[in-house]
Amino acid sequence: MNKKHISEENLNFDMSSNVLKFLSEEQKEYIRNIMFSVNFSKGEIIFKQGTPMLHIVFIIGGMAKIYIEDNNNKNIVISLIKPGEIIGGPGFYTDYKHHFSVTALENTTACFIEVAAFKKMILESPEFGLEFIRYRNIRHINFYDKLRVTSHKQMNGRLAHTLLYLSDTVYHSNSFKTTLTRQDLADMSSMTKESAIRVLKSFKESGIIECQNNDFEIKNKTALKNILESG
Amino acid sequence: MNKKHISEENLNFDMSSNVLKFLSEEQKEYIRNIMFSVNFSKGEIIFKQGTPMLHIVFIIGGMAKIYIEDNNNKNIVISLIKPGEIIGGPGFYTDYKHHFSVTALENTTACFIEVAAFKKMILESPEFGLEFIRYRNIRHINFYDKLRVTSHKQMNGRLAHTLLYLSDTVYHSNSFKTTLTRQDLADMSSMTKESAIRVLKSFKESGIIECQNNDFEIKNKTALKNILESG
DNA sequence: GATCAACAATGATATATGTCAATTTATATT
DNA sequence: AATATAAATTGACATATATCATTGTTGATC
Repeated sequence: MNKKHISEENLNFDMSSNVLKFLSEEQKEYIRNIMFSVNFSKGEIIFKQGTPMLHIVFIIGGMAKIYIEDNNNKNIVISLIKPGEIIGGPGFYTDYKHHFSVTALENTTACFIEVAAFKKMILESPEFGLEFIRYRNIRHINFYDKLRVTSHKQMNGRLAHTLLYLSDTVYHSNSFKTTLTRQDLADMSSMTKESAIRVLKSFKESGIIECQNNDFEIKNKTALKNILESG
Repeated sequence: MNKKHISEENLNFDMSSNVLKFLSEEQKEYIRNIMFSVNFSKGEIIFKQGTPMLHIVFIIGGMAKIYIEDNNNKNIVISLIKPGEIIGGPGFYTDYKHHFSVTALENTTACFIEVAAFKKMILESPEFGLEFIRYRNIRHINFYDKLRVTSHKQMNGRLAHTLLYLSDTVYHSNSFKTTLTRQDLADMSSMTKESAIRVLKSFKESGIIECQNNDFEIKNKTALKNILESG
C-alpha cells in the first residue's frame, strides 16, 4: 500500500463526481490538504468489516466490491464501487465501525478523509448534510430492492438481477469483461457458485447471454428483465 | 381517520423520544404548530408504498408494521414501529416516494410533519441534520443484519431471529401477546405461513417456546440464539 | 346460540437449491 | 514449456422449502 497526496486533477475529478461537489471552495481546499490516497493491488482489502471506521473513503481509480462477511465464510456482495463513488458506511455518526468489507477487484486507488473532518463539513454546511442524507438514502433504496429480490425471487431471477446491475449500472454496456469470479457473481446473487454456474449455463443455452470466461454479452435484455420480474 | 391537533403532553412525549428532541425550543414550537395527528384503526393503511412522500410520520400510540410489497402479494415486514418512533423513509430528499407501506397493527395514532418543514429544520440546524443521519444509519445497520439473516440462514434461524426481535426489541419481555398473524411472522422471516407454523411447532416441541394463539413465551433464549447463529 | 369469515394447522407432494466429489480449464510462477 | 495453483464445470445426491388441498379453530356478527 502506497500512501501519497492527491494530484490536483484527481481531486477535481473526485469532487465533481460525488457528494463532495457540494462543498464550498474553501472546504474543498481544506479537504484537499488533509486527504490522502492509497494504491491497492487486485485482491487487497481496503478495509475490513468490524474494524473502526476512521475515514470516509472514495475510489478514484479501479474498482472495488463492498460485501458483508458472514460467520461461515459466506459473503454478500452489496455493490461495486467505481471511480468517483464515495463509501460512507452506516457506521458514520453511529458506532463508527465498518459494517462491510471492501476489496479491490483490480488495481485501485482510494482516497481517505478523516470522519472528524467529514463531520465538520456537515456542521459547517447543512446543505452538504442534506446531500449526504440524499446519498445515504439512495443507498438505502437500492438495498430495499436487493432485499426484495433476495427474499422472494429464485435463482434465475436473482442472477438476472445481478447481470442487469452489471450491465446497466456498472459497465453501462451489454457486453463487458469483468474481474469478478463466479464466486463473486454467486455472492451478488445469494447462491452457491455451483448454482451460479448452472444458471449461467441455462441462460447461455436459451440464447439470453453469451459468456466465455469473464467476457459477458447480454443478447436479450428483455428476456432477462422478464426473468427478474417473474422469477 | 380522525385528524386533530396534538395535545401538548403528547407532543413533549414525542419530541423527547426521537430525533426531534435535538431541535431547539423555537423549532419545537414551530413543529408543534404545523403537525397534525390521525387515528388509524387496526388493519388500516397509514401510507402506501409508491405514493408521494409528503410527510415524515411518527407514531405516538399503538403499533404499526413497515413492509415492502412485492408484485406477487408477497410482503417483507421490515420492522415494527412503537410510540415515539419516527418513520422517515429513504424517499426523503431523493425521489420523495414511499418505499414501503405502513399498516396499523392495532388502533394507532400517527403524527404528520410536512417534509418541507423537516428539510427546513435540517437547513437551520446542522446538528439536527447529523442526528437525522444517525437515525437513518441505524436503520441501515439493522437492514444489513436482516439481509444477512435472509440470505444465509435457513428457516429455523430466520424465525429465531424474528422471535428474538419481538422479545428483545419490540416487547422487551420473554412473554408477550401480539396482534401479528402467522402470516405476519412469516413475512418477517421470509417464508410461507405454513413454514412459519411448522417451525413454531418444532420450537414448541423442543421446549424452546410456548405459544397458544397469540400468546408467546420464550422459555430458552440461549437455544434460540444458538439456532440463529448456527441455522 | 348459529352462521360466517378469517386465521391456523396438517399432510402429501413437487421443486428449488445446497453439498460433496471428481474433472477440466485457466492463470501464474519457475 | 513445465509445473503448481486457483478457478470453473459437471454430475449425483440430499435436503430445505414452497405449493396445494383439506380440515380444524377462533372470533365476530346477526
